[in-house]
Amino acid sequence: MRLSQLFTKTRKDPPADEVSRNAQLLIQAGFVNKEMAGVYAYLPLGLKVLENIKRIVREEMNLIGGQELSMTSLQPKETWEVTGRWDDDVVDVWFKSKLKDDTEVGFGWSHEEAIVEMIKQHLGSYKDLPINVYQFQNKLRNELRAKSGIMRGREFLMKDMYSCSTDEAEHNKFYQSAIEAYTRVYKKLGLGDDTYVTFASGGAFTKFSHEFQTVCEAGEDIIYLHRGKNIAVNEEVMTDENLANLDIKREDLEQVKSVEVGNIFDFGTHKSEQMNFGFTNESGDRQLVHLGSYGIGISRVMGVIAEKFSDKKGLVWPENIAPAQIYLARLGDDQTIIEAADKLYKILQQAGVEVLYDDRDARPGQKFADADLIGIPYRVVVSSKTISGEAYELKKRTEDEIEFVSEDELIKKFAA
RNA sequence: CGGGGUGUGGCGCAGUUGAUAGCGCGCUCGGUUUGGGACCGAGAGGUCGAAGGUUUGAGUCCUUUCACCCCGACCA
Repeated sequence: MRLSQLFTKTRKDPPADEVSRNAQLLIQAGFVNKEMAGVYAYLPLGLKVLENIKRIVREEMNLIGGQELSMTSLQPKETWEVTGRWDDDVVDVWFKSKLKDDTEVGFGWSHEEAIVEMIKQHLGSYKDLPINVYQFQNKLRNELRAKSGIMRGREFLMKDMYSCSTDEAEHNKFYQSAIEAYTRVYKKLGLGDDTYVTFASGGAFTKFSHEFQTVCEAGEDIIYLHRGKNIAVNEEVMTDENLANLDIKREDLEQVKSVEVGNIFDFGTHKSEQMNFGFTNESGDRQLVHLGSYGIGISRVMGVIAEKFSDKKGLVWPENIAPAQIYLARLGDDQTIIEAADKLYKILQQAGVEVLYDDRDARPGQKFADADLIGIPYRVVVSSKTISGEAYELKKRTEDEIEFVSEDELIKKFAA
């Protein structure tokens, strides 16, 4: 991408109406645009990051047998009345509207009921199970108060997966594989060291659910870490009884603020019973489906990463999800420099390297400042110096030292 | 939803006891520049969130309303 053609611009100052670091930086660098409180549009750079996060999640979900699909935002009232969750007193985040003929519809804040209704149409026999499906979907939630930039909005992108198993044993096996897949996801996202499998409230169905909590000062949750066991306990279930069951001593725990970046649930057969979601088993009898639910807040993860990986100069994207690998800065506008930079840009592109090419007629200081603000992992400079020295300048976003590398070395380092 | 705060060119802000709406950044044009957000000159751009009211006269006073931010509550 040539920066001269990118329609978004960076700003010198963060917006005055944002306090959260993630929103300030993402708006300042041109990744997102605020449409209204808690509602953000993703611009070209931001969308790249979002897609990179999705790619990592998708790979892992496919690996454990997930099938991707896409449900709808518009949902019928009847589906939710079955479980009592159409009621605003039960679910207080509904956005609701009406069709022209006064039929009531809701906007999906979750897709649990909808998925069950859909799978019912395709499930008859135990031979059809297990079924594991997932999607990336915008969730719409009428939150009383939006806050923390893209970390808690009224419209946000979520990966939600649902597992349908014949029995508890089959469910547990998948549930365990999901925990492992999630662990790999957060590791690939660069959050591995700070993300803990956390015991949290299981609601009405099971003793615990498992949350994935990332240590982060901007978070809204309080968890207690057990670094030795690499697990954590959510404040909401910190009882002596629970600690005893988990074989954890209170004095070994460390209290931290964190953000819930994922949550997995065992529904048992509770919801299946409510919704009459069953199949015919080997004996020819009707049996209820054992359900599980597995979420990852994709856009929230992006906010957490912006929040955690940044410095005074701007964003610092992990290589796996950065909108580009190289920020190619052309210093000067002599014909020879332009030609050399254009050529390198083309060569890198052909080698499959994602490059953000700063071909603008701007001063060096501005280009360096933007490179830092946008947070591309590596910066390559083409200037009169590099031409006479016959080597390009390479600098890592996280380091101050500059190294000089040849074209071949660049390609070797960055080509996939 | 309770409490507090803020709305003035694209962005960040100033605007006194009510009297022709300003500054910085950004933008356009010309020139000089070019290794950490350049400089000089000339320009463009605003029904002051909205509606109503008081007044000879309202960005400024009054009423209503909307939006945004913060704290709290809420977050199966």
